[in-house]
Amino acid sequence: PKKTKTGQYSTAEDVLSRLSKDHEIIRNVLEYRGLSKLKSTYVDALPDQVEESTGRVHTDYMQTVAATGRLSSNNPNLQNIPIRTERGRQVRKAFIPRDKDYTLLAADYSQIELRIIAALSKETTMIEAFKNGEDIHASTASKVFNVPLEEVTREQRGNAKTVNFGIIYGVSAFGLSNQTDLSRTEAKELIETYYKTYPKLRNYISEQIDFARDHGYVQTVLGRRRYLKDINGSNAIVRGAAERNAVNAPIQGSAADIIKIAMINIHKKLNEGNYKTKMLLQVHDELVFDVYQPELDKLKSMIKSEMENAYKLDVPLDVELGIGNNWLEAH
DNA sequence: GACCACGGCCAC
DNA sequence: AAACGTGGCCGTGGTC
Repeated sequence: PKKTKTGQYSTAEDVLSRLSKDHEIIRNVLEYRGLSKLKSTYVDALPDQVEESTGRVHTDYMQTVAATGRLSSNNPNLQNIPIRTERGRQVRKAFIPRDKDYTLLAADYSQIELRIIAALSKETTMIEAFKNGEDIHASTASKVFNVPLEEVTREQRGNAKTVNFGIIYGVSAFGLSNQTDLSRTEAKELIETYYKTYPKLRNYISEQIDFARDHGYVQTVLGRRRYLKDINGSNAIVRGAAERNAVNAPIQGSAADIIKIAMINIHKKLNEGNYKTKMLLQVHDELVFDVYQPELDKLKSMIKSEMENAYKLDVPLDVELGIGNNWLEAH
């Protein structure tokens, strides 16, 4: 059985999930874990952190913690509010506008990291898919599984999605097979086919690693550096991790650069226009606003435009807007 | 009571 | 042999 780094038997979710079909108690344990996570981290903790003077929770954003240039959020962390499970979504519903004259607006970059890797690698097949407004995961599935777009199955799209994300993180055949229903061999073949579909992606990844070996760092579109002291190390495991950092950091960090530019420009416009609307939250590829209703129409287009045009790439950036009486509805 | 390591798990 | 990036918070078990 799988062990943790200290030699204990792992009871991590992915391990227990594989056992859950055999034993009812495993399902019960997972159910209990899910509920107690939500209760302890959110339902019990957040009300305790409401600021007396404002009646709201106020996070602190840290600018110099994440190695890639992302913000981080603490006390409380408002960048990890649940959304994936139905019960988790009930927590997100608790985030509401200031009063009835206001509404929440959530503005999300669509697939920003994949767009960045497409642009930086100059992978024309992927760039074209984005230019044509295609569903990138379905489009990828159609190409790697060699079927017409309209015949892509759910499973094929899901596997293509996993690879698209995995590429950004430096996934291996082992990791991909663990995360999908694919065997090791199938996973290896899928990754090979993926790189045949998007050949310049493989070149780009090699070039990033070579650059890091030569210079000791990699950088984002704005020149933010991440130094990688282990990139030429003798320990293959540590070196492998540094190589994945060399690929991931410019992607994740460039996305952080871009949304920060958008935030600065939007903040400036909200100030100069004397708007009542406030920018509340940043969640890596999303901005959340408490919008004064009479300002909504004007600000929707301003925010979308500022975000989509914050930084020019050879790939269009796309921002999706959502409006609601709570943060869940706004998504 | 403060701090720590660990295992686990929430988000993007 | 290891095996997918970036964070923060929780409870447990432990030390000081």
